[in-house]
Amino acid sequence: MAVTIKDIAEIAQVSHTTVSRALRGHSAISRDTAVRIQQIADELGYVPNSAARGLKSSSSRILGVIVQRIEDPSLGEVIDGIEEVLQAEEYSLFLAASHHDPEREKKIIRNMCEHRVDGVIICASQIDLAQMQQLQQLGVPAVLVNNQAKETATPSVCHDDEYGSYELTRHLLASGHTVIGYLGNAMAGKANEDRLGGYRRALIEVGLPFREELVFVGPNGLAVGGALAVEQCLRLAQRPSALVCFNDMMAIGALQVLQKNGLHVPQDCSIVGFGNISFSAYVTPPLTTFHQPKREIGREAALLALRLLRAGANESKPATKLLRGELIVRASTASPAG
Amino acid sequence: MAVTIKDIAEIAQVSHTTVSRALRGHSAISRDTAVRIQQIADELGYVPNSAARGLKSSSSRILGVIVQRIEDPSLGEVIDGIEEVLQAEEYSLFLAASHHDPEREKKIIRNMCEHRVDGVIICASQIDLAQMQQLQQLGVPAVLVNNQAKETATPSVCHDDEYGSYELTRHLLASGHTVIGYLGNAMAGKANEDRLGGYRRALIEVGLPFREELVFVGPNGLAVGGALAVEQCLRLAQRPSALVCFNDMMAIGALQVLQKNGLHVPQDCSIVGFGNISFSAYVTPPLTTFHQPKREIGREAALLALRLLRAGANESKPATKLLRGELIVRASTASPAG
DNA sequence: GTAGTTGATGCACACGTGTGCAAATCCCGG
DNA sequence: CCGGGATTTGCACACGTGTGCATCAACTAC
Repeated sequence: MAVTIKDIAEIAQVSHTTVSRALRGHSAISRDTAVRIQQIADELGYVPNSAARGLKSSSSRILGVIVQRIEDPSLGEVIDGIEEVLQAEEYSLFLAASHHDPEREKKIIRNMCEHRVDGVIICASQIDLAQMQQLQQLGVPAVLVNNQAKETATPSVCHDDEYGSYELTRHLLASGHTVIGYLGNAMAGKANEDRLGGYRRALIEVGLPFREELVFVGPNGLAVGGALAVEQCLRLAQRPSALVCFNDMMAIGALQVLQKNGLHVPQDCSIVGFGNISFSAYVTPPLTTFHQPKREIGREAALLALRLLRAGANESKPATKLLRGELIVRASTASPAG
Repeated sequence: MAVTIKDIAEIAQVSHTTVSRALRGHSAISRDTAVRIQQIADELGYVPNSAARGLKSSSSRILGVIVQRIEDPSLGEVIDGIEEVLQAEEYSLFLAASHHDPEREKKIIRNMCEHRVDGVIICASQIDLAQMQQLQQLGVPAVLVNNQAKETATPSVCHDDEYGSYELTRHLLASGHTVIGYLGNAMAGKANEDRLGGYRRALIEVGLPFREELVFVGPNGLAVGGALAVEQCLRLAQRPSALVCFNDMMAIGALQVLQKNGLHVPQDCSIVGFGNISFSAYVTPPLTTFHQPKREIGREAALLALRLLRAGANESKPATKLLRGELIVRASTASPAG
């Protein structure tokens, strides 16, 4: 059994109340007793029980984080950013993965409610307004990160994917490309739409047509998804001279297939990714991509969540926070050969 | 305020005791009342408070996981494996990153003790026997994963790095290489020694000398570490025809430097990594490496931790569990040119 | 000396849930 | 009608911590 304040009280010949106050630095305790009690606590190796404390204060100092896959290369840094803020603020982090299973997600949320987390951060899920209201009804402040539902539920932290994709496409256009394809991700929701939208806007802005037949959709956002999508593209008679990919992993998969088919990147086909995951710099050729400030997104989400739970329900809830990254030009893009 | 069993009791016109028993499926409660109470609980949206429950049962159903960096590409899968087991067993996961800071690690452990985690899994840290005893004194069952201290503290789950490195080196020897270098990681402890040891054993086994001047040490296990280590190697008059790298990231960094210097891999220099992180298959050329069963390591660690905390202190504690991966031959290795 | 003030401490209860034991109710056989 | 067992329920306390209020001693001012 662990040491409790009662054990300390008995040794110090005071009531457990005095011990509680002494250890929490209550002003009404004399300096002498406070020091004496602290000393005894240290000697016994006293560790306060947050379960009991949380029971009284009805605050657990725990934040829940829900992701789809923990090993997602674009998520590690986000979680790290969250964790950084929480550790500084003496909060703890509950982590769970839903693996794209809504049933599992419900179980996770339920479990987090049982542990009375003070707030929840949900990453890259498809939370709609109804679910958000449900969460608020449970009394759990929730922050969405890069939420994938069509309607933007708040509060949330998002990366401006539309702008990023627009910039990437403009970069290709500036290099002289006129036939540019898009490799989409069927599993993503809003992110895919936004990135497709930015691509489209850039095209139309310079007077080029948006052609449906140049949009290829992969089954997921992994390398294999990019490979499958680019294979459709290769069957085309008139191939695009550049490809905008949903993310870096798809770009890497596409890159591999292109090279297997004897095409040179960027000479025969330029290619851009999205996200600037650490590996995008290490493929051959290194990938031109759009840097998503992942750690900062995590930090912002954590700060927003903390602000939210501290404000309670009185303050006006902040809306969506939109962060912008920047274009990273590497060697996977060049002017078209012709 | 959340719904409690007392609220339910009032509505159902019974004592809170009956509600508690009914919801937990106690046999002494009549089927009628049980159903009725369950119904009321559902209607009110009752969610049990695990803090209160844990206070009585003195078990939190939480496991703590401590890592160095969350975004470590070789760690994501391990954590995923842990989380998979915990979710199935209805346990929750506390995650914290120590960032190679012993002070921070202590704070984390302290925090986890405050939350009365039922056990701790510590990944890739340098926990020695003394620290392990300290943990046991705190009453927290701890499992070490790929622990980096010289003395192997138990219980732990480890990958057989010595064997892996031995196999990789044998693969190079079998291809005809006779001058093979090793790129080490100064930040790693036991892992670096084991991998160096396996490399050395393979050399000596076939009668080749172990030459200190062919061991190059990078400052960390990242791509930049591999780059810096291989630069030392390039200054050599007689360069090795193959390189065994501490891990995949270092191999990728080394690969890049070699190619920048006009050397072709594998024609001019074969290179092998370690770990089989997902990206090792996507660099050019794809990396020959040793597959570490990361998800399984995570699962084993979680299962071991659960077994441990269920056994209490009565059962004999299991010792180190050693897992072996397998050699993955890709295109970064070939016979030497000469 | 007395009333008022300040400082230090303890009592009793609260948080939400679980449990040993007693009590109440019911059923059944004699 | 009574006794005894089985079934169902409630009382009271426990877990470890925090807090309003009362208590008590010491000190100050008149």
